Amino acid sequence: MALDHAILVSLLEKPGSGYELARRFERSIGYFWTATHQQIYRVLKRMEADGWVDVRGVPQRTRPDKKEYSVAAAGREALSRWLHDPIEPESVRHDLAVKIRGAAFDDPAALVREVERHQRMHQDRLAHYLAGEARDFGPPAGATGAPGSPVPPDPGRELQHAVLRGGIAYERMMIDWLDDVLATLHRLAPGR
Amino acid sequence: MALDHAILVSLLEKPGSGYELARRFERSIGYFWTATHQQIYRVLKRMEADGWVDVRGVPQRTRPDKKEYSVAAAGREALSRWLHDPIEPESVRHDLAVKIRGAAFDDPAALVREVERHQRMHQDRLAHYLAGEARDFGPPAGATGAPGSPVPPDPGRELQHAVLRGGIAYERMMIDWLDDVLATLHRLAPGR
DNA sequence: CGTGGCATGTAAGAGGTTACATGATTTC
DNA sequence: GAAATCATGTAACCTCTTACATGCCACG
Repeated sequence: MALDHAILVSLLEKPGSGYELARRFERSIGYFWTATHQQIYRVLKRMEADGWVDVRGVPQRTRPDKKEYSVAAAGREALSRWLHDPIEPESVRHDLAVKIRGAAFDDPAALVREVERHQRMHQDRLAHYLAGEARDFGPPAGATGAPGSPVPPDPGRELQHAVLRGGIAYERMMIDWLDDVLATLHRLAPGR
Repeated sequence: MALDHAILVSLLEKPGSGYELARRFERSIGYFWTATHQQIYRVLKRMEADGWVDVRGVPQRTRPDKKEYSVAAAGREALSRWLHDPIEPESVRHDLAVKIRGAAFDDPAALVREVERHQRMHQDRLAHYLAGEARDFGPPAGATGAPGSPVPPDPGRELQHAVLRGGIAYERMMIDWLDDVLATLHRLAPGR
């Protein structure tokens, strides 16, 4: 149900077309929410009908025309209401954990490859996040900036960084845990 | 799509009724997969029709009769096929992260209470997991067992423990990250 | 002249949530 | 006598995924 609100937040950060939103959901927003373009177009159409977003046709020379969406007053209010509503912590769905428990009834050694594959994907994502952090949130510490010129903090930027740090912490935790799982699997099937 | 397989794994660990499965999904299996009784009954019926599970009516004295499900050969094969199929890492859905980024366009201070509430829920879950670990997987280390009597490792038990350790690592990571988020929010709205 | 990116959609089907429904027994 | 637990289900609705569909432009 929060796809609506995720789109509103993204449009507040920067107005854009359905296509652009879909690309953002593959990147930064995808760290904590996924959506395909089909979902996004459907929700945009509904929110437009409800007056939550405004549309503006943008003709383009070399590329197909697009519709630029921005958040209307009603959308801002809807977002604000949702922000003040308590939400339940999200339900978890870890296919890999099902597989790990299932391995007891199959070949544990065969799972090693799959776990290693997942670990590699998490390592890739971690590298991607860290690169994004370095790019968007500047030099990590002890920077070469002139002392005595503190940059005024931008709340949006700070909060985006905090969310990204969550993604980084998640990937690190997963990599460590999968190390643990691999060690357990090797203990159970030492002949490898 | 993995609900089928999660149910098969659970039934392999121990046969039981739809009601019992629903309770397990509130507890141990719920660490990595959630399902309501409605979903479970629907899937059990379908798997029974497909010959993946066997049913046995169990009359009970003081309580309503129940149907005890167990995994049939075809179900075991289906599970094995799925275990050998590579799967994609699960897509993430973090409502709270949407809220955190949305707070830039609303009152960041108002989010503090919500984040604290979530942190408390994660602390409760962590305590619950740790209690379960102590109960089911024995004394943590340096136990009082007689030396020289190594217990033969039970693969199912070891793998269940590994999955539980993943849940514990996840909750610890979330608690730490929410500390980070709270510090960021306080930095942005110091008048609190 | 084919591949990939930009840009928007429809439709079918699977999966998940919420509400409704029943009925016995045990516990407070 | 009310509430909680055991036990099973139906129905409606919403959401999400997957496949299909179109068309232009840029690049090699």
